[in-house]
Amino acid sequence: MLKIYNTLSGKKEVLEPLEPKTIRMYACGVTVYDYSHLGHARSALVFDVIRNYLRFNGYNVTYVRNFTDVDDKIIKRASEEGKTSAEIAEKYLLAYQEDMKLLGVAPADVEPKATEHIPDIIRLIQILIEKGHAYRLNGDVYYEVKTYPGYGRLSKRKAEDLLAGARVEVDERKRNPMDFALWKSSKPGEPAWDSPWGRGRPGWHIECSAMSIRHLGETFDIHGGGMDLIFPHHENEIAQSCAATGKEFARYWVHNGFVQINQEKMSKSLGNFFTIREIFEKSEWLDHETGETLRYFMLTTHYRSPLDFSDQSLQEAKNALNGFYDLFKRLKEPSGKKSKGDKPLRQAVERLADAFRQAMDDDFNTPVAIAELQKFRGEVNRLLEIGLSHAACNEAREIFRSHGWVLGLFQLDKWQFNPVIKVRRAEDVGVGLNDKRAQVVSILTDTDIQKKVDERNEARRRKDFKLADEIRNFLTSQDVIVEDRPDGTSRWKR
RNA sequence: GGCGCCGUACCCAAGUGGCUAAGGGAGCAGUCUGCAAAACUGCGAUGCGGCGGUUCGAACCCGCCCGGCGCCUCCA
Repeated sequence: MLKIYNTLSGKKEVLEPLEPKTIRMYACGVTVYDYSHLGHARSALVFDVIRNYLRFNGYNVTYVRNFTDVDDKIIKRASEEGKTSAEIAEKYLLAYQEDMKLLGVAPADVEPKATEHIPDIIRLIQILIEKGHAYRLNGDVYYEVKTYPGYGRLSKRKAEDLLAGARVEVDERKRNPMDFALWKSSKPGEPAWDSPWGRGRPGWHIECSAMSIRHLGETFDIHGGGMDLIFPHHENEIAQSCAATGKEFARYWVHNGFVQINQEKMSKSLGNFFTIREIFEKSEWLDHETGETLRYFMLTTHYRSPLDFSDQSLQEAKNALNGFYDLFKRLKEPSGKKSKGDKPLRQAVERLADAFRQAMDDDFNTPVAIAELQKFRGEVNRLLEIGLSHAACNEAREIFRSHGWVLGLFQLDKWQFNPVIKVRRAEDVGVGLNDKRAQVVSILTDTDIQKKVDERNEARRRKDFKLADEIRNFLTSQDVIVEDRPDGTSRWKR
């Protein structure tokens, strides 16, 4: 029984989809006016994992994540850079998609853009005007908050409180300071579309209502985003959508916590933010390993809690992950004839599967899910000492892969263990030659290394430990770690 | 001013009324090893910011206090 925390009720609720075995979910994406930072990464990751887990449970999921590609910030950026709004939006939209790829976040099923839904938006505004929830003010259209009694339901605010705290410069022409723009008339040079109220562009909130209704229907299951969107964005979406359709809008509201630096919210004004690409550029690891490490790090904190980012915590995540990939390496090695561990493994697998599901069923408790995978790692390592058949080894690896899939972990075949990448031959490690970190500092190939390792083991057989140590030291200097097995053979990794 | 969140070992982090307070990282000791690495084993909070209260029983509920943070304005 999957329970999910609903901001609307402030409680964990059993997820009961509108249609059996079907989930329609919408997550607020980004406004494409700059490179995305870790906060965006976290949000994308949270909903990626939710989507995966729902699919893991056999739900047929339709996931929509939008792009806000018309907005004041984009216009500002465009004028600063001497480009058009469309060019700015296009540039950062592509950058976002690249970043998501690095993080291993799969695209949503539908990734609509605001600018492609102008007719939907206009239609929705028209309905709101007809129903008396919106009013025109010259070329602008405003939503009249007081016409919607449920306003404040999501953010648990009262209209009076909002008024008291209003620090914004209030547009005197509005009937009420809380009223927000549905349609903004445009100044020359700004992106604009024809509408019954003159040329202009949509306000921020209305686009999400229009796009979610278009792609998921008037009522759908899950709607999410960062905590900061609760007010006013999602509150406004509810007001618009419910007023327009007369129906319930999203049924479960899911909000992820912030990424912080030194206990403080990561934000541009504080200047303490990291862009996703910055993290990857600075990283000493290969991209796909940095991506997995970032995911592991982020998922070891519950999605609703604040998450403090630091280089140290990222390194800790990498170390933790190394343990898994060390095991995966062992699981691939030829096992003897022993299979004493096979039977206990089956029990361990069942335990893991149950515990994993239980953790994820409890409001997507990924930290516990990962802890369970860690326990399972220990068990498999222990059983490996007793002896596991080849088939059992494969099964164990498969269990890691299938459960890890939900979290986007354990999908890689190879793992780079060394803290500093000194790529000898780019093709050896699977890095593109144009990767700026692929500096060729040595030309040791896999076969070169294997030859050295064989040579060393030959020396060990002769008890020539001096030579053996020399060879190992040489390999260590090339960032190759050699580990001897009990049978006189060795495994190596770099 | 209004609404809300957090404070668990050296670090990260689950647990939110009742078995020995998960798990990881780091550290130390041991087994194994020619040595190492990996793996395994053991050690590590008599206590969960502080003080009261409720209860047979609280890290978990209530109150107050201390410390930190977020939203109320664009923000994942």
